[in-house]
Amino acid sequence: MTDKLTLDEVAKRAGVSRTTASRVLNDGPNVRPEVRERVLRVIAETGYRPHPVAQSLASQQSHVIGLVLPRRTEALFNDPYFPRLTQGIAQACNDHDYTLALFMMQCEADEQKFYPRISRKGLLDGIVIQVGQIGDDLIARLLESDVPTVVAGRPLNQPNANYIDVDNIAGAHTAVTHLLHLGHKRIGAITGEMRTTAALDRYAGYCKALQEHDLPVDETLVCEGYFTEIGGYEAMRRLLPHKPDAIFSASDAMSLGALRAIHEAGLTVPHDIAVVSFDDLPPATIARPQLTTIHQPVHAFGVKAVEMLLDVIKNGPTPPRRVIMETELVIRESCGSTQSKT
Amino acid sequence: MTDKLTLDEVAKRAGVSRTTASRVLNDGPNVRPEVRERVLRVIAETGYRPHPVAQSLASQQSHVIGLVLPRRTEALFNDPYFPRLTQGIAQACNDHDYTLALFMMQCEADEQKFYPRISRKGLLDGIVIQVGQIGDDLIARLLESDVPTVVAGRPLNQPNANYIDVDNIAGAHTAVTHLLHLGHKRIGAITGEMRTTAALDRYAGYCKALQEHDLPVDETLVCEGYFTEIGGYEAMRRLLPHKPDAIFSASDAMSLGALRAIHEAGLTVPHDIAVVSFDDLPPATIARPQLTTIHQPVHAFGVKAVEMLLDVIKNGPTPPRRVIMETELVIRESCGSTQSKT
DNA sequence: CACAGTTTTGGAAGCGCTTCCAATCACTAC
DNA sequence: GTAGTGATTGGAAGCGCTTCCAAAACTGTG
Repeated sequence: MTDKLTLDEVAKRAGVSRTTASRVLNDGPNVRPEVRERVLRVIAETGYRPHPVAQSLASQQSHVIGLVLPRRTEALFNDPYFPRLTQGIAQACNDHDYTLALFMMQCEADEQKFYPRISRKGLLDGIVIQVGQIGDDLIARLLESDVPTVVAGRPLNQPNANYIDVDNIAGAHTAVTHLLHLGHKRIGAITGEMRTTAALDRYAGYCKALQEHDLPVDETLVCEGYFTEIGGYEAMRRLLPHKPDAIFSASDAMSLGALRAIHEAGLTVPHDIAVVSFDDLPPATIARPQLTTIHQPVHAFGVKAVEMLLDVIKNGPTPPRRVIMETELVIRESCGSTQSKT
Repeated sequence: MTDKLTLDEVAKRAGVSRTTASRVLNDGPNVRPEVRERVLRVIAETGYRPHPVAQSLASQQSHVIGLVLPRRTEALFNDPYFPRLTQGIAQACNDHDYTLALFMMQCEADEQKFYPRISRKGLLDGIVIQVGQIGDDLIARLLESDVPTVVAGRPLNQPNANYIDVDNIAGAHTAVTHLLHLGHKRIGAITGEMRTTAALDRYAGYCKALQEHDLPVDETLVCEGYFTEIGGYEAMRRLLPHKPDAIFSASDAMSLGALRAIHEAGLTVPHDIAVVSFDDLPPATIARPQLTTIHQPVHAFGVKAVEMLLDVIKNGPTPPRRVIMETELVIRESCGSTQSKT
């Protein structure tokens, strides 16, 4: 017991070679049942546990994957989205016996510092990286390295990237179509930062729905927010003078702000202005009125991202994987309808 | 270039031994400047980066620390507190060139699975663990293992634990004293789960302030919530019939719910009921009226936790470290006073 | 009972690095 | 010119595991 407890020691006590002990440890074949039994007993008795780092070095895989959140995303950690996503990813890691390493870049310096560490094969078996703003080249650089990578969210101009995303266009389209079916004509949009593909895609879905109903996209009814409560509030204040009769807001957090601005203006939702949102995270049910919103399966999204990554790790990067997850309209109170019209 | 790029290879190209190359890599002493220069050039030219796992194995330290969030805490990931804390911890890790591994337990099974992995020296150089509910024995077990550990939050009955906490008692005391100075007599409390030391301590501060003003603690004015918006809402609904003229709510998220319940009852804040909160996270400024609240330095808390841990790693566990961080009353609108009375 | 074929086993070579220690070297002081 | 000093260097032994490969021990067959 006083000796360092290594596999050698276990093997010695069980009267076998280290090789055999290793086989038992890894459920390898070609070990006589009674021998396996004996080794197992020694392991149990001594409480031996293998040294994970030694295993990593010898087997050339660490069983660790990294979650990389580019800078600026971190500001969004206020949004319940990232915590939820992280939870899904963590869960999947547990379930598959992987350890999760978290890389939150807070500034450019972090990025410089991280890149060597994560792109070097060894520490990480693979990476899930959240898309950041358009123009970030971290993803591109990562894809050049030989570390298996899955992008969460649609990256721009990365034909070979493995990525997973929700169907933002379809989701926004459904949301706005719902408003149109309810008879709204002057539908405004609070878009979220246009430097993200999520905002762009949701905006595209908004435009598509309007066009299908032969309505023009009125630029004065479109306002960019910052995916936060304040962002939604400020955007809504700028939109109010243009008298929209409905609003499509690209995130629940922004919707909260929008509601606040609307109430401050003495108007009520959904009577004066209907609101349809995107996310279906806790703010949606906390808001008064509760938000009709596009549900996106954030937790499942995280789980799936990890599973994709493990697939890439196991079976190589070709062909590139694409997964688009469906969203769903959840009818609550902020549109005045309690029945889906689609 | 086609060869695997190891330190051996670098050494060979620079015409030195691997030992010397290693010295250069680690800024070791006793290398002639010109030799160092030469090795450095080869490293730059080849883009060599050391294999972190090999370094860990040889040096017996991984430069990885773990953040452990016990189960049930994960439910609180909706609260902005944990994301913020995580951010602080991540930041500090970056700054000190440590990698952060995240262990979020979602169920008991996770706990069983994690324990062997994290308590085994090797993967982790140390652990920051968030206190969970009273009765969780994970912390106790972890403290028995020889992995350096710092507890975030006050653990119960762990005399030797290194821990860091905010001064919850003093904070709550300040909050309630503020209400008392404003002339309130029937001050209610929404406490948060009493199975956490944070809730217990804040409640203790509440009681202490009342007692100092010779007021009894009226049990009908105290209600346990769940540290969420809904929790605060429900607690407030139960409190309203007892006609409090002020409320001390143990978290901003709960305060949001309390405000909602108060407004639904047709009362206004601060006119009919004053509210003082705890946390000073984003909900505090989003709320209408904005919350007068006890600011706790969450980010700095995370940073400090990591720094304590690094200290323990470096200098050993004795003597046990204790850090209590100060809180601060932030006066906003929900108490009717725009001036501090303390 | 010998032989080919299959399991089971252990020796030994790594994985890529750190670090102890002894050897070498360049000086200074005598 | 030589012993003594400290700075520099490299050989070699690990760190604790996996895995290749050859040897040993079985199995069944003719």
